Amino acid sequence: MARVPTSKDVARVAGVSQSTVSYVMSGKRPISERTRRLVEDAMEQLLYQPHAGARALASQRTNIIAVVHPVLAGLGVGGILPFIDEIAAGARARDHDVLLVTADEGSAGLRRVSGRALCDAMVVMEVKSRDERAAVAPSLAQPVLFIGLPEEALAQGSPVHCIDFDFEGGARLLVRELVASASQEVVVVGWGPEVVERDVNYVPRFRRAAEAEAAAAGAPLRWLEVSRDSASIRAALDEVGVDGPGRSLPGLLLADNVGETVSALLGRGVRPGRDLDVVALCTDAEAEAMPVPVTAVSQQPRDVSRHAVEWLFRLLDDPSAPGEVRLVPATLARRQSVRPAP
Amino acid sequence: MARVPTSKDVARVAGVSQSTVSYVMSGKRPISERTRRLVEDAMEQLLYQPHAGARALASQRTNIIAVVHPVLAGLGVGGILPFIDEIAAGARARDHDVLLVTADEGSAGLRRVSGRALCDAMVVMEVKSRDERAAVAPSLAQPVLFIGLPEEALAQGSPVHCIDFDFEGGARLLVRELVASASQEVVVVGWGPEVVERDVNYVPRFRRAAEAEAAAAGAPLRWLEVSRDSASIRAALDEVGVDGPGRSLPGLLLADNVGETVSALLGRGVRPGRDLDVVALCTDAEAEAMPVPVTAVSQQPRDVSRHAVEWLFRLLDDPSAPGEVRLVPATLARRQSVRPAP
DNA sequence: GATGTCCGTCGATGCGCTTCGTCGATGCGC
DNA sequence: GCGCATCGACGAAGCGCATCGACGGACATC
Repeated sequence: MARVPTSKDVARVAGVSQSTVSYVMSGKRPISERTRRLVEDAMEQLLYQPHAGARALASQRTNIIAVVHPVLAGLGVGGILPFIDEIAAGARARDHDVLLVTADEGSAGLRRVSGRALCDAMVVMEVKSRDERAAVAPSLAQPVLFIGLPEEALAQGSPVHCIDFDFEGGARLLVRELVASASQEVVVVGWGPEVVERDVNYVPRFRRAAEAEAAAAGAPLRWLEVSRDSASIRAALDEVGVDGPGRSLPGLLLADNVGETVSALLGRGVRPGRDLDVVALCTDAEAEAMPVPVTAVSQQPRDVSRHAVEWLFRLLDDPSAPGEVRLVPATLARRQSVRPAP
Repeated sequence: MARVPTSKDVARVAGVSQSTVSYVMSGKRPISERTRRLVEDAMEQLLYQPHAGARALASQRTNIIAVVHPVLAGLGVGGILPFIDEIAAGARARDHDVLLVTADEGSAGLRRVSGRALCDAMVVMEVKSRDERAAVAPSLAQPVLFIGLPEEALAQGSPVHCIDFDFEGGARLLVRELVASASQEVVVVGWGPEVVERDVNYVPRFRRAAEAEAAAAGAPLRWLEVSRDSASIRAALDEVGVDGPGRSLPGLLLADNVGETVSALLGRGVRPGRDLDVVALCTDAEAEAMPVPVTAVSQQPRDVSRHAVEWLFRLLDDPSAPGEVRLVPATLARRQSVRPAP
């Protein structure tokens, strides 16, 4: 069996020393054009690939980014795949790989991955409001970036780095859109108890902002926790009296179950944009794929991830940067689910 | 700044040699109870964690499983998160971690991850019918397991290891269920062109088996390619004349867009299980969350993944095992979307 | 009490790479 | 023509761990 070639083999074939091979790869010292050519030819000929473990051992750099992802993925907003996908792409573009860590290990997972030197930096997804990991992160040797806002991060001078979509701003935009139309009342079809119980940080953030905005506008707001099955959705619509066109219907803010709820409305003969106003928090693709395209705020997972990766690599260069919270601004895309203002 | 403790530090604190520390961790040589205690106490005191890179270098084992996942995840059946999730869980249960490799690197990605010794084994997801990666896999130093069946795997004596859900069997069960009911004709709401173009291997497998089964039963079968937006779904229903209850309606086999299509049917006043027969390929959770619970075959991503991980670790012990194709059997769960046989 | 066996521990070596100090060769100024 | 700076390449020393051979002591055997 042919041995895997090492940099020593490359050096021998190229007729140079092994350290020269290393400098060709890293570019950390000047190499003459002639030598570089020799070495690169030898690499190609041998199909050389540097050994990641050896490199990590010698250089203290793994070229790996760890991503801590929720276990019961699929609950919550939109799904986490676009996040991961975008992070992976950003990492690869910078010659890094992605290590997936499941969140069920909790803060012990962070300690493990950090202590074993499995990565150079970490991204933690689906942060909880009270998240033990936020307390552990600053003590680790690698920079950690949270997607979401744990309580710890809100204190002045907190060393935690956080980024997230501006759920507060999104909530305000959506409520404002409803009250600006004919809606006298706002009903939020919110996340189900199974999501709320998980203490996902953006649920209360969204809720508080929505309620504050409604209060400021003098519009009553009802918040419903609706699970992901059609029975719950039907029950919710019954509860707020959306059982057919006719009487004055409340404005609906769909924070979750967007597609299902719109279908349920149409099934009752109630048409968004004609019989009532509907706005949603969802991706643009979802909003446009519906029978009635829905006026919506997109939480833009890809934008958040892209920004996150960029920031993370900056933190790698300057690990001592102070804690900071960054929000990706919300924008509203108007479609056909809201009636023109009276 | 406190240095990260090494096994040498542990040895010093415990008053033993460094090799003894190593043997305590690996258990590859007998250690007295007393010494083990000393070493474990020292580890705890120092919060010692072995350096993954160093370990990989010395032992030729990374304790990492690479998962190659599709880029445009979310297309296709059900989503790939349950797969990844389950693989990650299985890997962690065996003290391994998961490295995420995006499929857009193609076979070069396999070569890179293999050659750099970034993992001990690999799982490749969303295999194409003609998949260059199947040809590369056998030449790698690490075992590779495909989830899905590339053409190469079907040849006698192929060295490729494959596992997948039995889409053929599932297709047969679903078609049989429809023809056993009152349905004179079968209409398949299949994957949209954007999925078909990606040459995902299970689409033709499912289709061929469905067509063969229908032919055997003497029932005409129409196959529609339907995209993931409500306009396409409506167009498809129009095309096959499902515009309201009344005349004799075909049996519907929903291979994709299950929820949306059922909603669309109800919106037209057509009720599965009353006005026509509907069966679907989807998860049990989806099938049950619908307004009318749907008789369905679940592709059981978690079963497939669990089996895959188990097999993969067996391959790690015996890398010379011959190529093999394994299918996870399909089962049909009857619900309320099919009328009783006449 | 001498011999043999086995158990538990130690020291040394090497995995493949990065990096630091060094040194020869080359080109320049005077 | 000589000295000096500069560029480019080299050699050696680790990085932290696993592993192999060796070895010392405890115990049993005759």
